[in-house]
Amino acid sequence: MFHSNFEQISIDSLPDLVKRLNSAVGEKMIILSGRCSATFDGRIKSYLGDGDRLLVIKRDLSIIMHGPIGVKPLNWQKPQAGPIRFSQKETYLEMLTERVKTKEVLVIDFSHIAFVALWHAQDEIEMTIYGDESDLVKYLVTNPDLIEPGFQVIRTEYNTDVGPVDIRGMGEDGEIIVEVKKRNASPADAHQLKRYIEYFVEKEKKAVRGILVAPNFPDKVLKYLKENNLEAKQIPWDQVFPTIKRSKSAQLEDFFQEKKNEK
Amino acid sequence: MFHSNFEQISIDSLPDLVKRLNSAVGEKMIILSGRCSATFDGRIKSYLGDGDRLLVIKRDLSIIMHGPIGVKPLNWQKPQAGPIRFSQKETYLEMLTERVKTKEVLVIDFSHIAFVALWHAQDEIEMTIYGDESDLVKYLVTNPDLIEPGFQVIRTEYNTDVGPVDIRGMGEDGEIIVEVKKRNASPADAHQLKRYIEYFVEKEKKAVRGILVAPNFPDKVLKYLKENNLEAKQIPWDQVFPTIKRSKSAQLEDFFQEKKNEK
DNA sequence: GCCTAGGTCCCGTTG
DNA sequence: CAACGGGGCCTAGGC
Repeated sequence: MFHSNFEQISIDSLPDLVKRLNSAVGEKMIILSGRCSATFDGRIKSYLGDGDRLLVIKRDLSIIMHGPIGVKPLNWQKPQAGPIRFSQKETYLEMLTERVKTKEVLVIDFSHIAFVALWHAQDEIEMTIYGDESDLVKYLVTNPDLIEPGFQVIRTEYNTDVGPVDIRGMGEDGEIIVEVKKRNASPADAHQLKRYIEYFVEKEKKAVRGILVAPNFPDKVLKYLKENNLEAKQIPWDQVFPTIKRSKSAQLEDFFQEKKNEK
Repeated sequence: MFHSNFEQISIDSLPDLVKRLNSAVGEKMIILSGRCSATFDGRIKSYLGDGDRLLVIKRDLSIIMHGPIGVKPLNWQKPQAGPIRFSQKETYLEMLTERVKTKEVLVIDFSHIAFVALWHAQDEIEMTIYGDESDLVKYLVTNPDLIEPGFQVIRTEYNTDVGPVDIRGMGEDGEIIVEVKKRNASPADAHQLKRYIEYFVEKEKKAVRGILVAPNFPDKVLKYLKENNLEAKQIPWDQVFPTIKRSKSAQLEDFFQEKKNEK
Protein backbone atom coordinates (compact mmCIF):
# COMPACT_ATOMS: atom_id res chain seq x y z
CA MET A 1 0.00 0.00 0.00
CA PHE A 2 3.11 2.21 -0.02
CA HIS A 3 2.21 3.58 -3.42
CA SER A 4 -0.91 5.26 -2.09
CA ASN A 5 0.85 7.56 0.40
CA PHE A 6 -1.44 6.15 3.03
CA GLU A 7 0.46 5.07 6.10
CA GLN A 8 -0.90 3.34 9.15
CA ILE A 9 0.87 4.35 12.36
CA SER A 10 1.70 2.05 15.22
CA ILE A 11 -0.14 2.86 18.43
CA ASP A 12 2.01 0.65 20.62
CA SER A 13 4.17 3.42 22.01
CA LEU A 14 2.37 6.53 23.12
CA PRO A 15 5.50 8.74 23.22
CA ASP A 16 6.38 7.69 19.68
CA LEU A 17 2.82 8.28 18.56
CA VAL A 18 2.85 11.79 20.00
CA LYS A 19 6.04 12.54 18.06
CA ARG A 20 4.69 11.17 14.82
CA LEU A 21 1.44 13.09 15.15
CA ASN A 22 3.12 16.39 15.98
CA SER A 23 5.43 16.12 13.02
CA ALA A 24 2.53 15.20 10.74
CA VAL A 25 0.39 18.19 11.74
CA GLY A 26 0.17 20.51 8.74
CA GLU A 27 2.05 18.02 6.58
CA LYS A 28 -0.36 15.15 6.10
CA MET A 29 -3.99 14.41 6.71
CA ILE A 30 -4.28 12.76 10.11
CA ILE A 31 -7.02 10.18 10.57
CA LEU A 32 -7.51 8.97 14.11
CA SER A 33 -10.17 6.68 15.52
CA GLY A 34 -10.55 6.34 19.22
CA ARG A 35 -12.41 6.85 22.42
CA CYS A 36 -12.26 10.43 23.58
CA SER A 37 -13.81 13.26 25.52
CA ALA A 38 -13.69 16.86 24.38
CA THR A 39 -14.05 20.38 25.69
CA PHE A 40 -14.55 23.51 23.66
CA ASP A 41 -14.46 27.00 25.07
CA GLY A 42 -15.12 29.99 22.89
CA ARG A 43 -18.16 31.33 21.20
CA ILE A 44 -19.89 28.61 23.16
CA LYS A 45 -18.83 26.20 25.87
CA SER A 46 -19.31 22.51 25.33
CA TYR A 47 -18.33 19.32 27.04
CA LEU A 48 -18.53 15.86 25.58
CA GLY A 49 -17.94 12.72 27.63
CA ASP A 50 -16.14 9.60 26.52
CA GLY A 51 -17.24 7.99 23.28
CA ASP A 52 -15.85 6.53 20.06
CA ARG A 53 -15.15 9.23 17.51
CA LEU A 54 -13.28 9.87 14.32
CA LEU A 55 -10.82 12.74 14.30
CA VAL A 56 -9.52 14.24 11.08
CA ILE A 57 -6.87 16.94 10.93
CA LYS A 58 -6.20 18.33 7.49
CA ARG A 59 -3.06 19.94 6.13
CA ASP A 60 -4.65 23.38 6.48
CA LEU A 61 -5.12 22.66 10.21
CA SER A 62 -8.84 22.14 9.89
CA ILE A 63 -10.00 19.88 12.70
CA ILE A 64 -13.10 17.75 12.38
CA MET A 65 -14.32 15.31 15.00
CA HIS A 66 -17.24 13.08 14.08
CA GLY A 67 -19.58 11.12 16.27
CA PRO A 68 -21.82 8.21 15.33
CA ILE A 69 -24.53 10.17 13.56
CA GLY A 70 -25.14 13.30 11.53
CA VAL A 71 -23.41 15.30 8.85
CA LYS A 72 -22.24 17.94 11.30
CA PRO A 73 -19.13 17.26 13.36
CA LEU A 74 -19.34 17.17 17.16
CA ASN A 75 -16.37 19.48 17.44
CA TRP A 76 -14.27 21.28 14.88
CA GLN A 77 -11.93 24.12 14.21
CA LYS A 78 -11.60 26.26 11.12
CA PRO A 79 -8.53 26.17 8.86
CA GLN A 80 -5.42 28.14 9.89
CA ALA A 81 -7.05 29.05 13.17
CA GLY A 82 -4.09 28.20 15.35
CA PRO A 83 -1.41 25.68 16.29
CA ILE A 84 -2.30 22.08 17.07
CA ARG A 85 -0.31 20.09 19.62
CA PHE A 86 -0.49 16.51 20.71
CA SER A 87 0.86 15.51 24.08
CA GLN A 88 0.87 12.63 26.49
CA LYS A 89 -1.16 13.10 29.67
CA GLU A 90 -0.62 10.17 31.99
CA THR A 91 -1.65 7.30 29.77
CA TYR A 92 -3.81 9.42 27.51
CA LEU A 93 -3.27 11.22 24.27
CA GLU A 94 -4.32 14.84 24.26
CA MET A 95 -4.86 17.14 21.32
CA LEU A 96 -5.01 20.83 22.14
CA THR A 97 -5.50 23.80 19.90
CA GLU A 98 -6.14 27.46 20.45
CA ARG A 99 -7.59 29.72 17.82
CA VAL A 100 -5.24 32.66 17.97
CA LYS A 101 -7.59 35.53 17.25
CA THR A 102 -10.46 34.52 19.48
CA LYS A 103 -8.58 32.54 22.16
CA GLU A 104 -11.00 29.68 21.59
CA VAL A 105 -9.69 26.41 22.94
CA LEU A 106 -10.48 22.88 21.86
CA VAL A 107 -9.12 19.98 23.90
CA ILE A 108 -9.63 16.35 22.95
CA ASP A 109 -8.47 13.56 25.23
CA PHE A 110 -8.17 10.04 23.90
CA SER A 111 -8.44 7.32 26.50
CA HIS A 112 -8.23 4.62 23.87
CA ILE A 113 -6.94 4.65 20.33
CA ALA A 114 -8.18 2.19 17.75
CA PHE A 115 -6.40 3.40 14.66
CA VAL A 116 -4.14 6.16 13.38
CA ALA A 117 -3.14 6.90 9.82
CA LEU A 118 -1.27 9.64 7.99
CA TRP A 119 -2.22 10.38 4.41
CA HIS A 120 -0.40 12.52 1.94
CA ALA A 121 -3.59 12.95 -0.05
CA GLN A 122 -3.28 14.46 -3.51
CA ASP A 123 -6.19 16.57 -4.60
CA GLU A 124 -5.90 19.66 -6.76
CA ILE A 125 -9.31 19.34 -8.35
CA GLU A 126 -11.85 22.12 -8.06
CA MET A 127 -15.50 21.33 -8.00
CA THR A 128 -17.62 22.34 -10.95
CA ILE A 129 -20.97 23.65 -9.79
CA TYR A 130 -24.03 24.62 -11.70
CA GLY A 131 -27.33 25.85 -10.40
CA ASP A 132 -26.65 28.30 -7.61
CA GLU A 133 -28.46 31.58 -7.18
CA SER A 134 -26.20 33.47 -9.56
CA ASP A 135 -26.93 30.91 -12.30
CA LEU A 136 -30.64 31.38 -11.69
CA VAL A 137 -30.25 35.15 -12.00
CA LYS A 138 -28.29 34.70 -15.24
CA TYR A 139 -31.04 32.47 -16.59
CA LEU A 140 -33.71 34.99 -15.72
CA VAL A 141 -31.71 37.78 -17.34
CA THR A 142 -31.70 35.87 -20.63
CA ASN A 143 -35.35 34.87 -20.15
CA PRO A 144 -36.87 37.99 -18.60
CA ASP A 145 -40.39 37.08 -19.72
CA LEU A 146 -40.34 34.40 -17.04
CA ILE A 147 -40.44 37.18 -14.48
CA GLU A 148 -43.19 39.05 -16.28
CA PRO A 149 -44.12 39.50 -19.96
CA GLY A 150 -42.37 42.56 -21.26
CA PHE A 151 -39.89 42.74 -18.40
CA GLN A 152 -36.60 44.33 -19.38
CA VAL A 153 -33.47 44.02 -17.27
CA ILE A 154 -31.64 47.22 -16.41
CA ARG A 155 -28.89 45.63 -14.36
CA THR A 156 -28.06 43.00 -11.77
CA GLU A 157 -26.33 43.30 -8.39
CA TYR A 158 -27.21 46.97 -8.03
CA ASN A 159 -25.81 48.20 -4.75
CA THR A 160 -28.01 50.05 -2.29
CA ASP A 161 -27.44 51.10 1.30
CA VAL A 162 -29.41 48.10 2.41
CA GLY A 163 -27.66 45.54 0.23
CA PRO A 164 -27.30 44.48 -3.39
CA VAL A 165 -30.47 44.18 -5.47
CA ASP A 166 -30.53 40.96 -7.53
CA ILE A 167 -32.27 42.43 -10.60
CA ARG A 168 -33.41 45.94 -11.46
CA GLY A 169 -35.67 46.17 -14.48
CA MET A 170 -38.55 47.87 -16.22
CA GLY A 171 -42.03 46.48 -16.55
CA GLU A 172 -44.84 47.80 -18.74
CA ASP A 173 -45.86 50.16 -15.98
CA GLY A 174 -42.62 51.17 -14.36
CA GLU A 175 -39.53 50.07 -12.51
CA ILE A 176 -39.36 46.72 -10.78
CA ILE A 177 -37.00 45.29 -8.18
CA VAL A 178 -36.59 41.53 -8.26
CA GLU A 179 -35.21 39.46 -5.40
CA VAL A 180 -34.32 35.93 -6.49
CA LYS A 181 -34.24 32.86 -4.26
CA LYS A 182 -33.48 29.37 -5.49
CA ARG A 183 -35.02 27.80 -2.41
CA ASN A 184 -38.42 28.29 -0.87
CA ALA A 185 -39.18 31.86 0.14
CA SER A 186 -38.85 32.72 3.82
CA PRO A 187 -40.27 35.62 5.82
CA ALA A 188 -36.79 37.14 5.92
CA ASP A 189 -36.65 37.05 2.11
CA ALA A 190 -39.90 38.99 1.87
CA HIS A 191 -38.61 41.54 4.31
CA GLN A 192 -35.33 41.83 2.43
CA LEU A 193 -37.35 42.80 -0.65
CA LYS A 194 -39.38 45.27 1.34
CA ARG A 195 -36.19 46.98 2.50
CA TYR A 196 -35.09 47.43 -1.08
CA ILE A 197 -38.42 48.99 -2.00
CA GLU A 198 -38.22 51.31 0.98
CA TYR A 199 -34.75 52.31 -0.12
CA PHE A 200 -35.95 53.34 -3.57
CA VAL A 201 -38.96 55.16 -2.20
CA GLU A 202 -37.08 57.03 0.50
CA LYS A 203 -33.62 57.53 -0.95
CA GLU A 204 -34.17 57.67 -4.67
CA LYS A 205 -37.65 59.18 -4.44
CA LYS A 206 -39.20 56.80 -6.90
CA ALA A 207 -42.00 54.29 -6.66
CA VAL A 208 -41.03 50.79 -7.70
CA ARG A 209 -42.75 47.43 -7.65
CA GLY A 210 -41.13 44.52 -5.85
CA ILE A 211 -41.22 40.92 -7.01
CA LEU A 212 -39.92 37.98 -5.03
CA VAL A 213 -38.96 35.03 -7.23
CA ALA A 214 -38.80 31.61 -5.59
CA PRO A 215 -39.78 28.01 -6.29
CA ASN A 216 -42.37 28.05 -3.52
CA PHE A 217 -44.05 30.36 -1.01
CA PRO A 218 -45.39 29.42 2.42
CA ASP A 219 -48.79 30.99 3.19
CA LYS A 220 -47.37 33.33 5.80
CA VAL A 221 -44.90 34.70 3.31
CA LEU A 222 -47.61 35.21 0.67
CA LYS A 223 -49.70 37.03 3.24
CA TYR A 224 -46.84 39.27 4.25
CA LEU A 225 -46.05 40.09 0.63
CA LYS A 226 -49.65 40.97 -0.12
CA GLU A 227 -49.98 43.13 2.97
CA ASN A 228 -46.91 45.05 1.92
CA ASN A 229 -47.91 45.44 -1.68
CA LEU A 230 -45.21 43.10 -2.90
CA GLU A 231 -45.55 40.33 -5.45
CA ALA A 232 -44.66 36.66 -5.52
CA LYS A 233 -43.54 35.03 -8.73
CA GLN A 234 -43.29 31.27 -8.49
CA ILE A 235 -40.63 29.82 -10.73
CA PRO A 236 -40.27 26.13 -9.98
CA TRP A 237 -36.73 24.87 -9.88
CA ASP A 238 -37.49 22.13 -12.38
CA GLN A 239 -38.60 24.70 -14.91
CA VAL A 240 -35.18 26.26 -14.98
CA PHE A 241 -32.87 23.36 -14.30
CA PRO A 242 -34.46 20.27 -15.78
CA THR A 243 -34.19 17.32 -13.47
CA ILE A 244 -31.68 14.67 -14.11
CA LYS A 245 -32.52 12.45 -17.02
CA ARG A 246 -33.83 8.99 -16.37
CA SER A 247 -30.44 7.64 -17.39
CA LYS A 248 -29.11 7.98 -13.89
CA SER A 249 -32.06 6.24 -12.27
CA ALA A 250 -31.79 3.66 -14.99
CA GLN A 251 -28.25 3.01 -13.84
CA LEU A 252 -29.57 2.52 -10.35
CA GLU A 253 -32.12 0.01 -11.47
CA ASP A 254 -29.57 -1.70 -13.67
CA PHE A 255 -27.45 -2.09 -10.61
CA PHE A 256 -30.18 -3.66 -8.55
CA GLN A 257 -31.01 -5.89 -11.48
CA GLU A 258 -27.40 -7.00 -11.60
CA LYS A 259 -27.44 -7.73 -7.91
CA LYS A 260 -30.55 -9.82 -8.37
CA ASN A 261 -29.01 -11.74 -11.22
CA GLU A 262 -25.94 -12.47 -9.15
CA LYS A 263 -27.95 -14.47 -6.68
CA MET B 1 -7.05 -4.55 17.95
CA PHE B 2 -10.10 -6.82 17.96
CA HIS B 3 -11.25 -5.35 21.26
CA SER B 4 -11.82 -1.95 19.74
CA ASN B 5 -14.47 -3.03 17.24
CA PHE B 6 -12.34 -1.40 14.61
CA GLU B 7 -11.78 -3.69 11.66
CA GLN B 8 -9.60 -3.05 8.65
CA ILE B 9 -10.96 -4.61 5.46
CA SER B 10 -8.93 -6.22 2.72
CA ILE B 11 -9.03 -4.37 -0.55
CA ASP B 12 -7.49 -7.19 -2.57
CA SER B 13 -10.74 -8.49 -4.04
CA LEU B 14 -13.11 -5.88 -5.34
CA PRO B 15 -16.15 -8.21 -5.46
CA ASP B 16 -15.55 -9.20 -1.84
CA LEU B 17 -15.08 -5.58 -0.86
CA VAL B 18 -18.37 -4.63 -2.47
CA LYS B 19 -20.15 -7.32 -0.49
CA ARG B 20 -18.52 -6.32 2.79
CA LEU B 21 -19.36 -2.68 2.28
CA ASN B 22 -22.98 -3.30 1.33
CA SER B 23 -23.54 -5.45 4.37
CA ALA B 24 -21.88 -2.87 6.59
CA VAL B 25 -24.04 0.02 5.39
CA GLY B 26 -26.30 1.08 8.27
CA GLU B 27 -24.56 -1.34 10.62
CA LYS B 28 -21.13 0.13 11.15
CA MET B 29 -19.30 3.32 10.45
CA ILE B 30 -17.51 2.93 7.13
CA ILE B 31 -14.22 4.76 6.70
CA LEU B 32 -12.80 4.68 3.20
CA SER B 33 -9.77 6.47 1.81
CA GLY B 34 -9.20 6.53 -1.89
CA ARG B 35 -8.99 8.32 -5.16
CA CYS B 36 -12.41 9.22 -6.49
CA SER B 37 -14.58 11.41 -8.64
CA ALA B 38 -18.09 12.46 -7.67
CA THR B 39 -21.30 13.78 -9.15
CA PHE B 40 -24.22 15.31 -7.32
CA ASP B 41 -27.51 16.16 -8.94
CA GLY B 42 -30.25 17.78 -6.96
CA ARG B 43 -30.72 21.22 -5.51
CA ILE B 44 -27.52 21.93 -7.38
CA LYS B 45 -25.43 20.04 -9.88
CA SER B 46 -21.79 19.45 -9.12
CA TYR B 47 -18.94 17.46 -10.58
CA LEU B 48 -15.65 16.72 -8.95
CA GLY B 49 -12.75 15.13 -10.83
CA ASP B 50 -10.36 12.50 -9.51
CA GLY B 51 -8.61 13.23 -6.24
CA ASP B 52 -7.76 11.61 -2.90
CA ARG B 53 -10.62 11.87 -0.46
CA LEU B 54 -11.91 10.44 2.77
CA LEU B 55 -15.39 8.94 2.72
CA VAL B 56 -17.32 8.33 5.92
CA ILE B 57 -20.69 6.60 6.04
CA LYS B 58 -22.35 6.54 9.42
CA ARG B 59 -24.89 4.11 10.81
CA ASP B 60 -27.67 6.61 10.24
CA LEU B 61 -26.71 6.67 6.54
CA SER B 62 -25.10 10.08 6.75
CA ILE B 63 -22.48 10.38 4.04
CA ILE B 64 -19.53 12.73 4.36
CA MET B 65 -16.76 13.03 1.79
CA HIS B 66 -13.80 15.19 2.72
CA GLY B 67 -11.15 16.72 0.51
CA PRO B 68 -7.73 18.02 1.53
CA ILE B 69 -8.85 21.29 3.10
CA GLY B 70 -11.72 22.89 4.96
CA VAL B 71 -14.26 21.96 7.60
CA LYS B 72 -17.03 21.52 5.09
CA PRO B 73 -17.24 18.25 3.17
CA LEU B 74 -16.96 18.25 -0.62
CA ASN B 75 -20.05 16.08 -0.89
CA TRP B 76 -22.46 14.73 1.67
CA GLN B 77 -25.90 13.35 2.28
CA LYS B 78 -28.18 13.86 5.24
CA PRO B 79 -29.10 11.01 7.60
CA GLN B 80 -31.86 8.62 6.58
CA ALA B 81 -32.13 10.27 3.20
CA GLY B 82 -32.10 7.13 1.14
CA PRO B 83 -30.45 3.79 0.40
CA ILE B 84 -26.72 3.54 -0.20
CA ARG B 85 -25.33 0.92 -2.55
CA PHE B 86 -21.82 -0.04 -3.51
CA SER B 87 -21.14 -1.79 -6.80
CA GLN B 88 -18.31 -2.78 -9.05
CA LYS B 89 -18.06 -0.85 -12.30
CA GLU B 90 -15.35 -2.31 -14.50
CA THR B 91 -12.33 -2.11 -12.22
CA TYR B 92 -13.55 0.61 -9.94
CA LEU B 93 -15.80 0.87 -6.92
CA GLU B 94 -18.94 2.95 -7.11
CA MET B 95 -21.08 4.29 -4.31
CA LEU B 96 -24.52 5.47 -5.29
CA THR B 97 -27.28 6.95 -3.22
CA GLU B 98 -30.56 8.63 -3.97
CA ARG B 99 -32.40 10.81 -1.50
CA VAL B 100 -35.89 9.44 -1.72
CA LYS B 101 -37.97 12.57 -1.25
CA THR B 102 -36.07 14.86 -3.54
CA LYS B 103 -34.63 12.36 -6.04
CA GLU B 104 -31.23 13.86 -5.42
CA VAL B 105 -28.45 11.56 -6.54
CA LEU B 106 -24.88 11.33 -5.32
CA VAL B 107 -22.45 9.06 -7.15
CA ILE B 108 -18.86 8.53 -6.06
CA ASP B 109 -16.46 6.47 -8.18
CA PHE B 110 -13.26 5.18 -6.64
CA SER B 111 -10.50 4.49 -9.14
CA HIS B 112 -8.09 3.60 -6.37
CA ILE B 113 -8.62 2.56 -2.79
CA ALA B 114 -6.00 3.12 -0.12
CA PHE B 115 -7.79 1.92 2.96
CA VAL B 116 -11.14 0.66 4.17
CA ALA B 117 -12.29 0.10 7.74
CA LEU B 118 -15.53 -0.76 9.51
CA TRP B 119 -16.07 0.53 12.99
CA HIS B 120 -18.76 -0.43 15.44
CA ALA B 121 -18.29 2.83 17.29
CA GLN B 122 -19.94 3.14 20.70
CA ASP B 123 -21.11 6.60 21.60
CA GLU B 124 -24.21 7.35 23.59
CA ILE B 125 -22.93 10.57 25.09
CA GLU B 126 -24.82 13.79 24.57
CA MET B 127 -22.95 17.02 24.40
CA THR B 128 -23.40 19.52 27.21
CA ILE B 129 -23.59 23.01 25.79
CA TYR B 130 -23.70 26.33 27.53
CA GLY B 131 -23.82 29.76 26.01
CA ASP B 132 -26.26 29.67 23.13
CA GLU B 133 -28.85 32.33 22.48
CA SER B 134 -31.40 30.82 24.83
CA ASP B 135 -28.85 30.92 27.65
CA LEU B 136 -28.21 34.56 26.93
CA VAL B 137 -31.94 35.26 27.06
CA LYS B 138 -32.19 33.42 30.38
CA TYR B 139 -29.33 35.47 31.75
CA LEU B 140 -30.96 38.71 30.67
CA VAL B 141 -34.26 37.67 32.21
CA THR B 142 -32.55 37.30 35.60
CA ASN B 143 -30.54 40.48 35.03
CA PRO B 144 -33.06 42.74 33.28
CA ASP B 145 -31.23 45.91 34.31
CA LEU B 146 -28.57 44.99 31.78
CA ILE B 147 -31.10 45.74 29.07
CA GLU B 148 -32.19 48.99 30.66
CA PRO B 149 -32.51 50.21 34.25
CA GLY B 150 -36.01 49.43 35.45
CA PHE B 151 -36.76 46.97 32.68
CA GLN B 152 -39.26 44.32 33.67
CA VAL B 153 -39.73 41.13 31.72
CA ILE B 154 -43.30 40.23 30.75
CA ARG B 155 -42.46 37.06 28.90
CA THR B 156 -40.06 35.39 26.48
CA GLU B 157 -40.69 33.64 23.18
CA TYR B 158 -43.94 35.49 22.58
CA ASN B 159 -45.38 34.32 19.29
CA THR B 160 -46.45 36.79 16.65
CA ASP B 161 -47.50 36.36 13.03
CA VAL B 162 -44.01 37.36 12.01
CA GLY B 163 -42.14 35.10 14.38
CA PRO B 164 -41.35 34.62 18.07
CA VAL B 165 -40.23 37.68 20.04
CA ASP B 166 -37.23 36.95 22.28
CA ILE B 167 -38.28 39.18 25.19
CA ARG B 168 -41.35 41.31 25.80
CA GLY B 169 -41.09 43.68 28.71
CA MET B 170 -41.96 47.02 30.25
CA GLY B 171 -39.66 49.99 30.53
CA GLU B 172 -40.23 53.14 32.55
CA ASP B 173 -42.09 54.66 29.60
CA GLY B 174 -43.93 51.72 28.08
CA GLU B 175 -43.65 48.37 26.39
CA ILE B 176 -40.39 47.19 24.87
CA ILE B 177 -39.58 44.39 22.43
CA VAL B 178 -36.08 42.96 22.75
CA GLU B 179 -34.36 40.90 20.08
CA VAL B 180 -31.28 39.11 21.38
CA LYS B 181 -28.25 38.07 19.32
CA LYS B 182 -25.17 36.42 20.76
CA ARG B 183 -23.08 37.30 17.73
CA ASN B 184 -22.51 40.65 16.07
CA ALA B 185 -25.69 42.29 14.85
CA SER B 186 -26.42 42.02 11.14
CA PRO B 187 -28.73 44.04 8.93
CA ALA B 188 -31.12 41.10 8.87
CA ASP B 189 -31.27 41.16 12.68
CA ALA B 190 -32.29 44.81 12.67
CA HIS B 191 -34.95 44.05 10.07
CA GLN B 192 -36.20 41.15 12.13
CA LEU B 193 -36.73 43.55 15.03
CA LYS B 194 -38.48 46.02 12.75
CA ARG B 195 -40.90 43.29 11.66
CA TYR B 196 -41.85 42.69 15.26
CA ILE B 197 -42.39 46.39 15.92
CA GLU B 198 -44.54 46.69 12.80
CA TYR B 199 -46.57 43.75 14.02
CA PHE B 200 -47.35 45.40 17.34
CA VAL B 201 -48.13 48.72 15.74
CA GLU B 202 -50.34 47.34 13.01
CA LYS B 203 -51.92 44.26 14.57
CA GLU B 204 -52.06 45.02 18.24
CA LYS B 205 -52.45 48.78 17.77
CA LYS B 206 -49.88 49.69 20.33
CA ALA B 207 -46.68 51.65 20.15
CA VAL B 208 -43.68 49.76 21.47
CA ARG B 209 -39.98 50.46 21.55
CA GLY B 210 -37.58 48.00 19.98
CA ILE B 211 -34.16 47.14 21.35
CA LEU B 212 -31.59 44.97 19.60
CA VAL B 213 -29.14 43.35 21.99
CA ALA B 214 -25.83 42.16 20.56
CA PRO B 215 -22.12 42.17 21.43
CA ASN B 216 -21.33 44.51 18.56
CA PHE B 217 -22.99 46.64 15.89
CA PRO B 218 -21.60 47.52 12.45
CA ASP B 219 -22.17 51.15 11.44
CA LYS B 220 -24.71 50.28 8.78
CA VAL B 221 -26.80 48.43 11.31
CA LEU B 222 -26.63 51.32 13.78
CA LYS B 223 -27.71 53.65 11.02
CA TYR B 224 -30.64 51.48 10.04
CA LEU B 225 -31.73 51.15 13.65
CA LYS B 226 -31.59 54.90 14.20
CA GLU B 227 -33.47 55.65 10.99
CA ASN B 228 -36.20 53.29 12.05
CA ASN B 229 -36.42 54.54 15.60
CA LEU B 230 -34.97 51.34 17.01
CA GLU B 231 -32.31 51.03 19.67
CA ALA B 232 -29.05 49.19 20.00
CA LYS B 233 -27.91 47.80 23.35
CA GLN B 234 -24.37 46.52 23.34
CA ILE B 235 -23.78 43.64 25.71
CA PRO B 236 -20.31 42.21 25.21
CA TRP B 237 -20.13 38.46 25.27
CA ASP B 238 -17.38 38.39 27.92
CA GLN B 239 -19.59 40.36 30.27
CA VAL B 240 -22.12 37.57 30.33
CA PHE B 241 -20.05 34.43 29.88
CA PRO B 242 -16.64 34.82 31.51
CA THR B 243 -14.03 32.72 29.79
CA ILE B 244 -13.62 29.24 31.00
CA LYS B 245 -11.79 28.63 34.23
CA ARG B 246 -9.14 26.01 34.49
CA SER B 247 -11.69 24.01 36.44
CA LYS B 248 -12.95 22.25 33.35
CA SER B 249 -9.54 20.86 32.56
CA ALA B 250 -9.27 19.98 36.21
CA GLN B 251 -12.54 18.08 36.06
CA LEU B 252 -11.25 16.27 33.06
CA GLU B 253 -8.12 15.26 34.90
CA ASP B 254 -10.13 14.21 37.93
CA PHE B 255 -12.08 11.95 35.66
CA PHE B 256 -8.95 10.37 34.24
CA GLN B 257 -7.64 9.94 37.72
CA GLU B 258 -10.74 8.01 38.64
CA LYS B 259 -10.43 5.89 35.54
CA LYS B 260 -6.86 5.11 36.45
CA ASN B 261 -7.75 4.14 39.99
CA GLU B 262 -10.30 1.70 38.68
CA LYS B 263 -7.63 -0.32 36.97
C1' DG C 1 -45.03 16.70 7.40
C1' DC C 2 -43.83 21.86 6.71
C1' DC C 3 -42.04 25.91 8.51
C1' DT C 4 -39.03 28.77 11.26
C1' DA C 5 -34.82 30.46 13.36
C1' DG C 6 -30.17 29.49 15.39
C1' DG C 7 -25.39 28.10 14.44
C1' DT C 8 -18.48 27.64 17.57
C1' DC C 9 -22.79 27.91 11.28
C1' DC C 10 -18.83 27.64 6.90
C1' DC C 11 -17.45 30.01 2.95
C1' DG C 12 -16.47 33.28 -0.81
C1' DT C 13 -16.67 37.96 -2.18
C1' DT C 14 -16.32 42.77 -1.64
C1' DG C 15 -15.09 47.16 0.24
C1' DC D 1 -9.49 43.45 8.05
C1' DA D 2 -14.62 43.45 8.76
C1' DA D 3 -18.92 42.79 6.84
C1' DC D 4 -22.34 40.76 4.31
C1' DG D 5 -25.18 37.12 2.18
C1' DG D 6 -25.50 32.39 0.00
C1' DG D 7 -25.73 27.47 1.15
C1' DG D 8 -27.33 20.85 -1.78
C1' DC D 9 -26.52 25.07 4.31
C1' DC D 10 -27.53 21.36 8.94
C1' DT D 11 -30.24 20.82 12.96
C1' DA D 12 -33.55 21.34 16.66
C1' DG D 13 -38.05 22.82 17.96
C1' DG D 14 -43.01 24.00 17.02
C1' DC D 15 -47.20 23.24 15.04
